[in-house]
Amino acid sequence: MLEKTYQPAEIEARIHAAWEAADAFKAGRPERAEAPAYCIVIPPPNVTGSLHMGHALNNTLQDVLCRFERLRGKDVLWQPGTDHAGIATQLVVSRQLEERQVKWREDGRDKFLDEVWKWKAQSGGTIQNQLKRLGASCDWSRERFTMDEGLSKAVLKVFVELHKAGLIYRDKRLVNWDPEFQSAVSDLEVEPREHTGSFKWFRGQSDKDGNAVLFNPAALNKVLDRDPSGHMYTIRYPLAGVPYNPDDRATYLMVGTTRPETMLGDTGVAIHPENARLKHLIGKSCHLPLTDRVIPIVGDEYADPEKGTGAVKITPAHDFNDWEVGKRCKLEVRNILDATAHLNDTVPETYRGMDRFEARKRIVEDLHAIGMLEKIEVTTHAVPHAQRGDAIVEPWLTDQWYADAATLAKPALEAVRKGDTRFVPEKYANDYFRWLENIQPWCISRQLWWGHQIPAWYGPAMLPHPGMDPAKFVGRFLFVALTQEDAIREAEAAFNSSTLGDLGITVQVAENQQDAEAWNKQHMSDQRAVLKIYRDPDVLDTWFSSALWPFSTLGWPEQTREVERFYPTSVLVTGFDIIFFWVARMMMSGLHFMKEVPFHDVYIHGLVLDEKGQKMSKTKGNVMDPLELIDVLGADALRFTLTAMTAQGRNVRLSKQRVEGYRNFATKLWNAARFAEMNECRRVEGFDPKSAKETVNRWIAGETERAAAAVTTALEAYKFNEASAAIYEFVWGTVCDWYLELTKPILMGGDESAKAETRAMTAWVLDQSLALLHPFMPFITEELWAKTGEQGPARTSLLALAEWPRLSGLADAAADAEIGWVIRLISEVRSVRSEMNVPAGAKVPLVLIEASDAAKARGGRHNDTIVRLARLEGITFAVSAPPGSAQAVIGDTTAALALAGIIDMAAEKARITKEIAKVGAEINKVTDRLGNAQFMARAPEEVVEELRERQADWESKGRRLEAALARL
RNA sequence: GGGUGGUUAGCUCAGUGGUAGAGCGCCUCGUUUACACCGAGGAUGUCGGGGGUUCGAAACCCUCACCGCCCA
Repeated sequence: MLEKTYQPAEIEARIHAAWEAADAFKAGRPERAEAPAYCIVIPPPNVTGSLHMGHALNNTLQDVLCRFERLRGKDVLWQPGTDHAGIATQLVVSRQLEERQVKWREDGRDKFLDEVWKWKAQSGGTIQNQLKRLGASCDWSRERFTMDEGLSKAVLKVFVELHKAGLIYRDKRLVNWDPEFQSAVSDLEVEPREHTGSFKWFRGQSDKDGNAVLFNPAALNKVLDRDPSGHMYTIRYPLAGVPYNPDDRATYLMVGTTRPETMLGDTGVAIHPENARLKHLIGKSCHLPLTDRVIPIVGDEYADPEKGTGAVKITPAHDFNDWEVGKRCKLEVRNILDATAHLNDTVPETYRGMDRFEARKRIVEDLHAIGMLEKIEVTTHAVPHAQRGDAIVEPWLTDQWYADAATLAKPALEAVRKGDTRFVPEKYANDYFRWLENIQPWCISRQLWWGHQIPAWYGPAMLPHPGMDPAKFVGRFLFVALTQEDAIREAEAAFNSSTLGDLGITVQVAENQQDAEAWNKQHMSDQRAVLKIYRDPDVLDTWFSSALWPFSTLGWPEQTREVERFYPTSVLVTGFDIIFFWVARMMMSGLHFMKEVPFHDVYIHGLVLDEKGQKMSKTKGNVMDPLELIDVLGADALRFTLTAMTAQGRNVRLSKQRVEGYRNFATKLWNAARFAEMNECRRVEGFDPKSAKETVNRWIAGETERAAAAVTTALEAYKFNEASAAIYEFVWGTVCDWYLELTKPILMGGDESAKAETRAMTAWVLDQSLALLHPFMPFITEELWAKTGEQGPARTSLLALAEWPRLSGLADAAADAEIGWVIRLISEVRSVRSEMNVPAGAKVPLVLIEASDAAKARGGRHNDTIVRLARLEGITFAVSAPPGSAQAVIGDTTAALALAGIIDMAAEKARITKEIAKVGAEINKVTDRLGNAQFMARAPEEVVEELRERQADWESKGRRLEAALARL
């Protein structure tokens, strides 16, 4: 006997163990060898992460699809795994070490990496277990990690081959530099955030009494200590060759900046060529204050005459726009910062070694001291912050590795244009196009320690390597190879093939650049020299390895059975924030190396927000923990909530109340099964729903077919909300509310064959419901599948591996009409009783007035059911209503509740009058349209026909109501 | 500034040209032999404003307002 309520906590772990024991989620099950393949690769979560609501949504949707397709008989591979998440993981571990006062940078790379692996061993695996609690039906035996040996091999191969093809190269460009990490970060990992300052001052400022307001550097410093950004500083640059006169506007230029310290890297001032006021200065030059430098004034359209002073200081090494201006105007590039954003040796001695924000304060103070500070205004401007770690990012000039994204993007664009890969919802394709069409070279190197180290070795600076583009890399030999041994071989071949003939050079590998250079300097001219090369210390962007995920996890570069069978994958399920980071890059690498798209569909879902529509964040404290909800309400309830709320292109606003509602749904199903159990509704071997004789059974068979079709169609179209609504409405609204109630008289009656048929049908309907609901609520359905399998024919498999309902030919129009009539009759009677305040317990005689033979037959056939559900004393037939009756109209039947003395006749009159008015309004609406010549001429025939039927129905109802009123 | 999504019941949201819907909440009634995590019944809408297309618009077009997101 089932318990009275469903207790998810007691069941979930046991069910999960049963799935694992049966290898239910394993791809390549022998009995499905001939079945079509279906594959999803999981968006790999951070190996040391833990499950948040976004993961819960993302993985629930994937699981719904995988379970659906598994039930449909496909050979499903849901490929799980985790990502090493370079920046995030290194940040966590380095912060842990810093808390313990460990100077990890000094202790060196190997020791640090030991710590990271330790952390991975300790906290890795957490999220996998959490995904299992959610019910994720991944093939856990195939779990992969981006730093696994196999996946690392794939990364190296891809790097070496792309380099060989000229699609990876080294270049010197501006990057977003995180001075805390001391690494380049991607544009996509930079978050512009608005800052607004609070300090104001201008030259010649006076207070309300007319006294001069002195510039107060201490006050400014205090403001800047809180936030170094948020001010616009206007600075005077005196013109060269003209004696500076502070009172003569013609002897200096004014420029504005929010980062005054960058002036030390200025190499020009730009003015718009059509700036009437200032264009005469183009070609002249000016003094750069605080330095002894004179910098040119150039003409460039970047300087908007309408904005600020019309003149713009240009710092090519520290601003992306200025970099472009510098290139156009051939300005010098002066890098003034070191890797930690301290000023370097290119600046005047006073400022050397100063932190950028200290320098900002000092420079403002010094500019004021020499009379070159014009004003300080409060402004709001976007400051680039690192998404991970929050440091303010600096545009910085460095040598990095780049992938030629523009070239790789071409096939990726074409594939989506052709429809080889399809975005769902389609609108996301536009974002994809826009981004790929304007794509910049992809900076793939990171100055981190945790990640795939770049397989490039540098030799001494001697001769340019043949075949190497000198513009791309000057000064050192470069060897890109799969292994160190290959690199050594290549280096020896290169050194010994110089124009000097075979020099007998032997090559070894040094620990680092310093060692190699020191050694080579000393031994360069040795006879039969031993020279040293060293490996590039940088690692690859994490997304470089993620880009290979759809084939590296399947075993590539080996030509495995899985690559053969499961590539291209069926669908990728992810959030829109990841289209550029990941989807686009998988498309590029997939097409380049596999010559086929990595997936046919890309389903993009929304974010999970809190009930107020706010993003969940730890700082806001509005985070809902999926595991807590699972503990209290069950994984099934959480999953159903997430799918029910996933409408295409919309975010999910999650509230606990909603989850509770679906927990209730689980209990409802549980109790339906309990009811079936109590009534001995056992499954019958070979039961064919088509064979049912009882009208109510023929009706529910048709309803089941409709529900199965609705769920199937919705899931095929990724309409998760529609699919879950269809099964919810079927289980609760159709089966529980009506079918189980309508059949109670049969189950309790004496007609043994009807009883047997109804029992078998109930068990069958329940079985179909379990299968249809399984993708959404795997635990409770699997549990009930087992419980209901204890009797009747033995189950041949777990529900997870059972068959999806494929129903046809079960619809029966006559049964639908008859049961529809019964349901409407019961509903009408209940409604009238309630409105007329008939006591709920009172059994009332029902009289059907002037009933047709068909209605009489129906009333007779379903007498027990109607009596029971409408709480009647009995059903009789008459030509006219007994006096003092309340009446209702159901189609062509008028039902009278003979309640003389119980009901208030005035109230009944009022009720029917109101009803007549309502019907009258409907009749008018329909009649007006039918009377409209334009409508009649132009509307399609079926619409007109339908309207005519509606008109007839309403008119008939109106006449019956009028008659009922007349009888009162 | 450019792009893009939204505005429908008290709340959260479905609804792609033909009778305005769901869940929750609310009100009334009810422990009738699965379920009070329940059952029965009920109330609630100028579908953001304006204009247009159409026989017909919540839906299509234009425009305005407000809110959100992405990009610069």
